[in-house]
Amino acid sequence: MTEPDIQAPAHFIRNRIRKALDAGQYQRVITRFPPEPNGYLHLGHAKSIALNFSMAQEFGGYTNLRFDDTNPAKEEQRYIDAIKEDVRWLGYTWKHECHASDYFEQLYAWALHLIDQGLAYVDSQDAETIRAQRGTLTEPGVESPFRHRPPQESRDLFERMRAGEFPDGAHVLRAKIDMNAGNINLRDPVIYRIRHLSHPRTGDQWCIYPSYDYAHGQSDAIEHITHSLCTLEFEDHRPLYEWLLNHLPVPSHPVQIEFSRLNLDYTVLSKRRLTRLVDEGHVNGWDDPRMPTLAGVRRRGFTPEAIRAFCSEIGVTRSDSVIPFGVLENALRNDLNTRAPRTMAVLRPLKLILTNFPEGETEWLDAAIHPQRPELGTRRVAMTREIFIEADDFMEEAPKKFFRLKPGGEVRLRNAFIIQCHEVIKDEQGHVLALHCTLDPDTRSGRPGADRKVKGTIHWVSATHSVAAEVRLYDRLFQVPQPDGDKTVDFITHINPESLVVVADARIEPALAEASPGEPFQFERLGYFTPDPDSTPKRPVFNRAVTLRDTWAKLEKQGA
RNA sequence: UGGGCCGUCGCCAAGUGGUAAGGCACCGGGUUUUGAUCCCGGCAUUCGCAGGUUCGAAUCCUGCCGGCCCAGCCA
Repeated sequence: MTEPDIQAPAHFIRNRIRKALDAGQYQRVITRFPPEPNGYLHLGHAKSIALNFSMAQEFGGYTNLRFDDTNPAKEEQRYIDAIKEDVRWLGYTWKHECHASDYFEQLYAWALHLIDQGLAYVDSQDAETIRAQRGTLTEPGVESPFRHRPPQESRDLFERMRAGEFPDGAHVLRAKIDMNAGNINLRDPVIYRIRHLSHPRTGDQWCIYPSYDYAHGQSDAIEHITHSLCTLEFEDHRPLYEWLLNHLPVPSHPVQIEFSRLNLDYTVLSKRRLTRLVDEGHVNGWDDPRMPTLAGVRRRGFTPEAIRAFCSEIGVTRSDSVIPFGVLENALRNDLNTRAPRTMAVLRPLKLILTNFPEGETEWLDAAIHPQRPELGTRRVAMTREIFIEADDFMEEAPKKFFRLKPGGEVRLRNAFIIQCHEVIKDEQGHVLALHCTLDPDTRSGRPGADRKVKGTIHWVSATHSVAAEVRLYDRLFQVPQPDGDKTVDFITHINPESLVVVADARIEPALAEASPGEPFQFERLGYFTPDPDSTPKRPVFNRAVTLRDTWAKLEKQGA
């Protein structure tokens, strides 16, 4: 994609860049999207991706995809692969694929530089001691006894750390800044630690690894990133980011700008929690359609266009916010309404026999693929004596505002005839088994009599010319707006037990069986659906991405 | 009681001294063979609160109040 999706709304980062650009501070914008490959990308990342790529596109630059792979304890190649797939799917093309690990040699050389300048030292205390010396939020830290170790000694130790002479935790390299700083990140932060671990990319080449704080800014500088956009929690790290750039002979000096992260209600957007959902089996993997991961929403039937529009709609600010999940759903409806082919599917079939329709015959009707876009053409729909309608569309004792089928009542069959219900067939328990109706042949779609008005229109499929399908209905994964709002309650307890409802015996138009995963369809009056990867022509499986807006359901709810 | 940040309509969010954009939600009405879509209309005398500066403030100053982040050899 090359053009911004919608006219770009103003936000502080765009304004700030434009101002600096106008002032001639730089000519183009180079950004980076820097995920750690320790999990799958989620909607929060989408916000960051959209921001980073759109700023670069808008201001004549480009964006690098950079893996922040400084902690081999957590990172895996499969995540790297998944992340690339997700960014591509979202519709963005990065200029260079980079890895912090590509810079390990340079970062190491710069660490030596800091040591030689007396700006870093090897601390030989254990983690607990260092933690205790860091002080608290209100008390300053105390200096390590190794803080004034001669640079030569630190250099020697650091070189031997790299050479693998020490076990994990024996020593760390610390920046020498200020143990009294109010900002705890400046109290001699650890910038290298020993980890005898194999790295997904560098293998066993290294046994010391730089910290995020040490690697990130320098990586930005190496890539000549102009704007390092990140979320608010890194704000306190900016002084450290600056300190390192100012004390190292880096080739450029990027600026870090923070924005607030995305929060959605009824879900969680933190890799830690998403990882738990997967690891503990509360969902069926990272791409479970209930997950707010890009892989999950993709499988569910969300489109990249809708997600990009959503990211644009919610804006970019520094204030904490929680976006209703419905805003995302709405972005999907807006996108799919304009282009999803229409089709009829019955989720909970109720047999309906048209007593005045000849047995064994089929009448072919034309139905619009998209009522608002006639240029998309029509499809053929089979009408037979026995059809299925949605069980919800019939009520034996209906309230006056119920516009669908009731005994003696009339309703229009979508794309077909007006029918009237004459008899309700029940079993001994009183369950409705079938309906006997007659159709009014003059009201066939396209005929003059078709303009006769009835209050309701319902969808249907032929009993013989439809195929069985499994349909998976998804609802919010959590029952409360802020599952992680109360720190004393495990968010897992808020999982919605009905977040997935499987309908095993739905009926769909036959052509649907051939559709591919990701192809969007509107099941008229029901919502937007797409085939799941589990789907086969013999056993079609559809996921419901989102329902249609349902004013009737809302009225019912209000009445109840 | 340390450091950093945020507070404009129910939810987002423009606005940076000149008299409150827009979206979502919501409420009315119209069109409709999807109770969908679409269309029309309504929806902050007020910008966390209190003072102050000014002809004039959401925008500047002061003081409060409320919320978020930080004490990983995670990112």
